[in-house]
Amino acid sequence: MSSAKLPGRRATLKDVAAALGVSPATVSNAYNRPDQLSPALRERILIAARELGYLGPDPLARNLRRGQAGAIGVVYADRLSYAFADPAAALFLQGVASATEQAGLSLLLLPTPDSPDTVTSAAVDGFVIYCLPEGSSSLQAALSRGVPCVLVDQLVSYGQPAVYIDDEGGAHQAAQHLLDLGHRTFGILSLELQFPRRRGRPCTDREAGASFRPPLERLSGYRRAIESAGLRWEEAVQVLEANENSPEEGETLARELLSGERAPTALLAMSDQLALGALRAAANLGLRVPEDLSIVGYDDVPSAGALNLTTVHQPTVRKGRLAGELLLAQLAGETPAAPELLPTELVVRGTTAPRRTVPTHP
Amino acid sequence: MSSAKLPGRRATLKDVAAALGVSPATVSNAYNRPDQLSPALRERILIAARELGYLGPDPLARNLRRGQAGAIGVVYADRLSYAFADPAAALFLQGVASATEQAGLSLLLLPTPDSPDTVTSAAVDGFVIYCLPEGSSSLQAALSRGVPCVLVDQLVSYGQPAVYIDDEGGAHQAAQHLLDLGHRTFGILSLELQFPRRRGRPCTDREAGASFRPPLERLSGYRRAIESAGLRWEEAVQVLEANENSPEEGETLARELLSGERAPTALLAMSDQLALGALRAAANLGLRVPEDLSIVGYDDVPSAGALNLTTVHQPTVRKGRLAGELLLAQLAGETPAAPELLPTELVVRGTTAPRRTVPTHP
DNA sequence: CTGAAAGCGCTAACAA
DNA sequence: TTGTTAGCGCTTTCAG
Repeated sequence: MSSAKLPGRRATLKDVAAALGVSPATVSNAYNRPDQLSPALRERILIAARELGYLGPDPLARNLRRGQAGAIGVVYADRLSYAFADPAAALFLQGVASATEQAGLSLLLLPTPDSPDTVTSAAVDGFVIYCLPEGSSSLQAALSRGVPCVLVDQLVSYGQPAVYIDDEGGAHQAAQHLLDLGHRTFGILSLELQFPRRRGRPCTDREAGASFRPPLERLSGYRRAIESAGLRWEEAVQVLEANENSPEEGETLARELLSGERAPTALLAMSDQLALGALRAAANLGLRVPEDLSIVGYDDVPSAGALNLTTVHQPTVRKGRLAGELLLAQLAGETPAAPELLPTELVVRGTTAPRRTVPTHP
Repeated sequence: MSSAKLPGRRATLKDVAAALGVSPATVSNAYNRPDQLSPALRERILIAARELGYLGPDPLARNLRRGQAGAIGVVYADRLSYAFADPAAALFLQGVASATEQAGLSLLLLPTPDSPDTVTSAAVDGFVIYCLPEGSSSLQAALSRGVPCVLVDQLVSYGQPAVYIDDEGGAHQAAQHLLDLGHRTFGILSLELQFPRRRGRPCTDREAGASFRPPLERLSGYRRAIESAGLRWEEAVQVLEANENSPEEGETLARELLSGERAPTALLAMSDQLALGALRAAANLGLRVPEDLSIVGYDDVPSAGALNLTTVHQPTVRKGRLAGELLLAQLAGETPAAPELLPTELVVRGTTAPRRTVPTHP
């Protein structure tokens, strides 16, 4: 009747065994392999356990013994709380989760990208590495762990399985669309190219020393389209680099571009979040979209549809699922296939229109 | 020079110690407490480790030894991949993450609510339990783990710290708003009341045996407002229960309500996701919102603003953060305060308007 | 069907 | 500054 929790420490499997005069192995079996012992004995064991306050096998000890953690780690370029605020990151995680949950694995989301220690000591069977700054210590730490890794949207693959998006192609489509509509001056709202972050006009070396693949590829897609149209990049384009992927930041940057002397007639944003901010900036400046200003986003997150934003679709959920599947394949001992390049596609909605011909003289 | 990875098994700390003729503790210190040994020796150890292919202390063994996992677990009412698709869940997780990341803890997201085994063997120092069906085995498993738990939006608190939302009050405000606008017939798009799920009109016993707190509270808030206005619930209201919280489901249910004989003039949706579907159904049926039909959502997720949806705001991020903080407090040995009830507030936007007076005879 | 033995790899007292 | 000791709590052959 009385739960005999004699000592201060918590009861262990051994205590239960001792109390019943059976071996620890038998108690273990009662929990892990019910078929390995008689129902009667099992019942007795479970009852004794309850009375002793034994709560079942300790997961930490079990993990050590079994040599596996039952979880896969996800390392992301930003603070974890930010990952949930970024719709594109949420879609990606949704994809990863859809793969891992089928295998019964949990997802261990690491709190921040700038604590290699957390990476070093995370109890995981593998890592999905998403957009880490090239050369960062967390990236290094994950790769050195000796567990399978999958790299997503990274510049370098370090011989690991990797998933890529055709960002260059998507950006090219976006810029080409605007060129086809007659636009000749562009503002680019760029995601952070380099780590550590800095807001402002990126100088050339900042591009050369870029830490992130997506903005680099997108920039070069934009450039290819614009230069192929016979325009000179420096004259036709103004680039501003965000120090955060948020609507607020997009609004700030767009306002700066749009209220300057050489205000562009079209904006290329490297994310829908930035584009959303640009939309607000335009509204605040009294510019009508798309009549006065065309805007193209990137990612095609769910709210882009609601906002009727012309944008570049990337298969973000699929990207995540693929990453998860590649990791599972490695865990299963399969040799993974070559890196995958997923397609992008321009989705024309309501924020782009032909450039209005402005009378040169009033 | 040659990396001497002699045996098949991976090198351990002990191997490094043996190779150098030092004690395991010293090697351990080289990694965990650099100040406890001379830089020179530490350097030698690190070099030897590299040569032996030793990758640093095994997290699993370290966890066991230290008796802590460095992660907090989150159990959610649905498949994990769904949590990322539900904007409200993402906001909640954002809040939890913002609390735990400051403590340097990772978030272990469990793959599905219907696998108590995963809960039982998750390597975590505590659980945030979010909207689990009352009486579910996962809930039971988490509470039996003997680690701190925080319950969020649960019917029963089991003596644990808990966080609640004033759902009854929020729902009351929503219904009152519609009543004030002259509406007298209502359709309610309900979240699942009971587990297992079932779509359709909930009978009374389904409400009595409800597994989830939010829909129950919201229903009773709606009811209080409507009956206080002197209307008879059964006559004024049609309730349809969703079997999933998605726009698609909302669209299906709304269509059913709106194309029936006694089509209501106003819809109360228990989530913005369902309301979004209702908006689509209205559009498909040629109903103008808000002229022909008023719609109120619930949650106030980011896209509600973009869609100009009248809805009930709940402080979802704060709810998550609070849950995280309560868990951290327990982990720190503090005795947590009484359960918290967070406020809700109606946000009137563009999807509600006075009931149009319809000519009774043509 | 049950038990004995042998660690999994590490860390934290404490001792030297 | 470094080493010794003693497990953390469990699982898994393998014998009986």
